[in-house]
Amino acid sequence: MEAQVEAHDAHPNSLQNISALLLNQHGKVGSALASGEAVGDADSSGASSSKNIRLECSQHGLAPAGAGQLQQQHIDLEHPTSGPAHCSKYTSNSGSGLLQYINAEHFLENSFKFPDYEQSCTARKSLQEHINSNHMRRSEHQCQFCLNSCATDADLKQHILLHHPQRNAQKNLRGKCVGSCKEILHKHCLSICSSMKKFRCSECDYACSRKQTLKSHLLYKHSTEKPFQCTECDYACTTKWDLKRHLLYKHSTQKPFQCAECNYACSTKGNLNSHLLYKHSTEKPFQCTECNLACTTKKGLKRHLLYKHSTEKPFQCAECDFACTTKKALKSHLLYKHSTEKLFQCAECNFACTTKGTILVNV
DNA sequence: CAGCAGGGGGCGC
DNA sequence: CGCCCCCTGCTGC
Repeated sequence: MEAQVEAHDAHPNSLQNISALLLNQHGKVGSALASGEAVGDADSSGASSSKNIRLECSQHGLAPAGAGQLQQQHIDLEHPTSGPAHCSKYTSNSGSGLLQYINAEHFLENSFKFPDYEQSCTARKSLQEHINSNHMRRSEHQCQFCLNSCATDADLKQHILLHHPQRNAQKNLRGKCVGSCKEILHKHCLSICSSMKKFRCSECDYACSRKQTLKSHLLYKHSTEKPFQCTECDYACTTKWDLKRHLLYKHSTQKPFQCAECNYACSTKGNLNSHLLYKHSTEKPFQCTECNLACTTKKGLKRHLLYKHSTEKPFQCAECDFACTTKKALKSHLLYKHSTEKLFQCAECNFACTTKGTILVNV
């Protein structure tokens, strides 16, 4: 695997680098690849193809150095009784005829093998396809389902929509359709799930399989009514359950959900699950494609991408030229640079400042 | 009712 | 900026 990484880093889209490795590790086949020669290509034909082919004499191994092929001269010198172009089982009047015969009958199966990988191929074209799909760093707009590469993200989406309409969407554990592209997901749901979703919303294109779910959707999305009012605060919501949960979060002192690994306790199972994920999960399935960072949650990865790898700065300060990637950063900037309110007063003296941190530093 | 997704904030480095 | 937690909207069952 180390060899693969080296090749990627050197030149991600270059067969030459991979070939150079093959040269070192796989002898004759690799040398042919490294020199750009076509070794046993199925489409090799005629004198020109014969010239580019490196063949091996059944009795003397590789053809003489410099020739790169089983040359007529070698046959004439070493195997004078064999005829102009000879195989132990076949004699041809032309080099190309012999070549075609050897390609068809004797070329070693699976001669093209990628290092450290079980798959081997019978032709260089197949090996190249294998390398493209499995070992090359994918181009930014390369289709994940075939070898096609697109010029833009829009083209890639269009390609997937046209050629792989069902590939980029699937159901998660809760039966919900998920996919990285909303457009593709929508098409997937229209084509695959529409038959299951009998209840359609009259206000939007939402559809579901249960009447009760549609009722919930109408309440949440198309109603302004919030009949469930909290008696302790201003919170109001659309469902009884949400009010119950609110009371648990906001107004309950009971913490029946105790973490088995530490002292953490909380009022809801959801929070406990979240805690377990952040604090006690060792698995980090969400790997950043730009750096080595791996996250425990999809959310964590999303935030990391925003902080570290996003070049867009949609949050522009209205007071100065400052722009940033997150709303949080802008808020922090406004507080430090443009706020005149000094909410934090030192208990020991008259010093006042905009942030709690400043107080602590000065103390 | 459970769970997912996501916004927001505190805290420490 | 990463980690962690709180909280809520919304969906599926």
